[in-house]
Amino acid sequence: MKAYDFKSVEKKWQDKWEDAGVFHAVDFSEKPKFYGLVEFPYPSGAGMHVGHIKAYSGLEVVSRKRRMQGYNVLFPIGFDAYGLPTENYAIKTGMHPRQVTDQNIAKFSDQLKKVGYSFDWTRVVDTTEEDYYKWTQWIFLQMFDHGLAFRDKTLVNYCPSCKVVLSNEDSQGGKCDICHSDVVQKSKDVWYLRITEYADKLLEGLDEVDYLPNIRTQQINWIGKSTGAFVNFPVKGTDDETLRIYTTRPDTLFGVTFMVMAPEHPMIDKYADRIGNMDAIEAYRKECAKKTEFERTQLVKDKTGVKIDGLTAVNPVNGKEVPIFVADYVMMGYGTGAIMAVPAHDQRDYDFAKEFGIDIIEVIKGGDISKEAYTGDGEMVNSEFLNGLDNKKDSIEKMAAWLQEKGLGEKGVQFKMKDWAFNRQRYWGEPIPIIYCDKCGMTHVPYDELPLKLPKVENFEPGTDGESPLAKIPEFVNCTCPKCGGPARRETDTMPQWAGSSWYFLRYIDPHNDKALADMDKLKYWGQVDWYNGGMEHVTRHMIYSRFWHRFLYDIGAVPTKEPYAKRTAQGLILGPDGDKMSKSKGNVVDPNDVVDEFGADVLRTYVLFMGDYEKAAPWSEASVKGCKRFIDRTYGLQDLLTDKDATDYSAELSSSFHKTVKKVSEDIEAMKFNTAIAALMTLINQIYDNKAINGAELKTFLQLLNPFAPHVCEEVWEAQGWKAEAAANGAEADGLLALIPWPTWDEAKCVDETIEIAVQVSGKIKNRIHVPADIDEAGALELAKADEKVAAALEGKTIIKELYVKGRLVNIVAK
RNA sequence: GCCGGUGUGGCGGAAUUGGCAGACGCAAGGGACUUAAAAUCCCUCGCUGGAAACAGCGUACCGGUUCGAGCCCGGUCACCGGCACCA
Repeated sequence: MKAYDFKSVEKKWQDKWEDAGVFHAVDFSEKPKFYGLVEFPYPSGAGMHVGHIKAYSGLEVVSRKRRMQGYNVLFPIGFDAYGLPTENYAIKTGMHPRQVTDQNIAKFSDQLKKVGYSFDWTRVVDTTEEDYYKWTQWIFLQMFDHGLAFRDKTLVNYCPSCKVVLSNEDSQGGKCDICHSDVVQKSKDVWYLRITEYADKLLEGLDEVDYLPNIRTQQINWIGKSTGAFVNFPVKGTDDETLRIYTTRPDTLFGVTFMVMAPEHPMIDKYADRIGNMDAIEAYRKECAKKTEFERTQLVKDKTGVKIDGLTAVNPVNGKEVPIFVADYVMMGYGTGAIMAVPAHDQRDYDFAKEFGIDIIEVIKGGDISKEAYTGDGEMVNSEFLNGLDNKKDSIEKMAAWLQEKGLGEKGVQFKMKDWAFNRQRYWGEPIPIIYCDKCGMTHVPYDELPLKLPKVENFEPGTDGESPLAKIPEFVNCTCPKCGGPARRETDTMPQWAGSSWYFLRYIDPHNDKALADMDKLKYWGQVDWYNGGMEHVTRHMIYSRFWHRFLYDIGAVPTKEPYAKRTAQGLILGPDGDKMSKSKGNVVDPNDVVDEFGADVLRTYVLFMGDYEKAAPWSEASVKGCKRFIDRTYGLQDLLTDKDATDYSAELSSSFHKTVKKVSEDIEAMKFNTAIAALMTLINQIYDNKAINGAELKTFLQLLNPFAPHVCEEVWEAQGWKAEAAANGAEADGLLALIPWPTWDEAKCVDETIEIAVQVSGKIKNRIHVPADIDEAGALELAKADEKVAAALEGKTIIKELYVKGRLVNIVAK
């Protein structure tokens, strides 16, 4: 047999699959459906990364297996092409982002096809195409019309000299990265999507989907729901003002010894003229505004703040007057921006109280508050009507009820998740189709005029004034108001990178529809994504965003299911050969193209799945790639061992091995244990080579099992043996291509050997291994075990206390 | 600090979830073929002692439960990921 020439063979089969259209999903097919989804790539200039290969190869194997099992499979691909890297590359090279994107998509498509993935290339989506982003804009406007998209002022890092908004990274040490002048916190108008309104729905939805536990936990933590109470503290020195706070610990209300407001709290400005030390407070606020998030978290231990002169709070439960402080350990963005401080039972309040010499009153027994705050549970003390109660069991409820009854507060819920800041001052994104009219106010582009096209211009560099590049294009900015027909201006910011990817899985179902984002009957046919695989880095971004959009679309009747993804898994990273994360700067990046050129697509696909546990990170090893290369070559070489080509059943020598391997590979693929599935096939091929013969029935099964992993070599051998023609003659689909030949089945009864080897222990220590009939019973096994020489020697002179037989595994004789 | 995860040969990793630790692959060493190299094939390969049969030890560390623990329980250490003054 000639050596296996993967180069010509792989290309040949990729062309044949495409010509036969074997991977095209069929709408409304009678077969059961399977929708497998992988995260579509951002088509960067660097081309594909081996990480993409690992991410895609997992569901590729599942999808190929499903087709062989008779499913109508939708396994699509597309491109998430809006984004900053493309725009920056375009600015650097003088090319247009459109041109860069088209080039990169062509490159990615070519690379993906060379790996032989069974994507349905007739359903490709590109988020930057007009007939795609038309619907991204449509969804945004639906949210706008339902009050979920809104503008609000918020605090951002701002350089007054450069007139730009800066990220935290660009304003370290409170200095502008560009001009080194002091950065201030400034409130600025920003577009938000009201994702917080969906926080509970996103949380509840997790109960009806099958996500890996760590994915589920991360989402729950990200949403960060807490239950507690809002309490209103009357403020002395004001006109009937109350300071509203949120607490998860209403049980500790009797322990309040001071209050804290965030530096940005509005009450400070409202009563500025009654505050005796406003200068000191202003100075403190300025200090805080200069601090970056980074500095704030670095200084966790050192509590700072200023006491407000002239305002005090009254604890509503006991009428006690307590001081109010301004301190930056309280954030404006969570709860009400003010807290009640209970130093005895909160470490942060404790640190602050120690710093400022404030009283610490214990209300829960169990700790030593002279040393640190006690955050555990216990019996209530110093708490009047709560005394003697268990804080957790009774007093939280009792206090909440009491507050409610007296009208001093009420139960409440808070989330860590914030609303989604949705606009970017950049060119390469979906234009936000909002119009500002002096007469009519804020309105939007009519639905039937979508898409609002991104103007094709030469100059798309961002301005120095923090304005979007689109603001510099009068033909874009100036428009007529759709309501009154008068002159109006367009919103010039664009949507963030995460917009287009929040609904792309719906577009695959009906990619060319110009009446709706997708046809409802097709949406109902395909239903949820059955299995979605991607990276952990998207669990708290893309996964949250897209679940939010999908749930909104469900609520307005645009999609038939609440949750988009029935099942979500994640692959582990591929590290560089040095064990570090792959990065250009470290020079440890492996290019999948090089691997395809040198070893072939089958080897690449097999290796990324064989290299380790699919869900864990593993370093790349060139040497190990060669091991997979040998395996593929040996598969091709099986033809030399073919003896009884027309055999219809497995040979006696290999029968149980084949049944066992069919079972193992079938089950392991479902459990994403690709590494052990491949190992089982390697074990089997070693056994075949030892046996020096394989019959036709066995070779067929071997090729079927390996096909999802290494489809090119399998199709090639299948065809070379003439089974393609044979299958076609028997009416098999798509001209007898292995890709659609039915998946093999196994017979549980034939998975067992006639004799098995079991271990014999004496008092838990292995003494020998004996061969026994597979169907032996306990008495028989014990008898044979005791008859063994070594075992008998070990038992010599001892009394047997206990005898155990674990079926098919071992015998343990406990003796003294 | 909080949440989640991991720790097994020289390396990547297996181990039917309490039942023969180290499957499979790599690397290494020895041999065959070859003028030679590559490729291929055969043998060895957890550690210690021994020529060998064999014996002892061994799944991060300490302890426990059990006839039996990589797996379960209690404690400790290390590393990775996420969140982080969230009241």
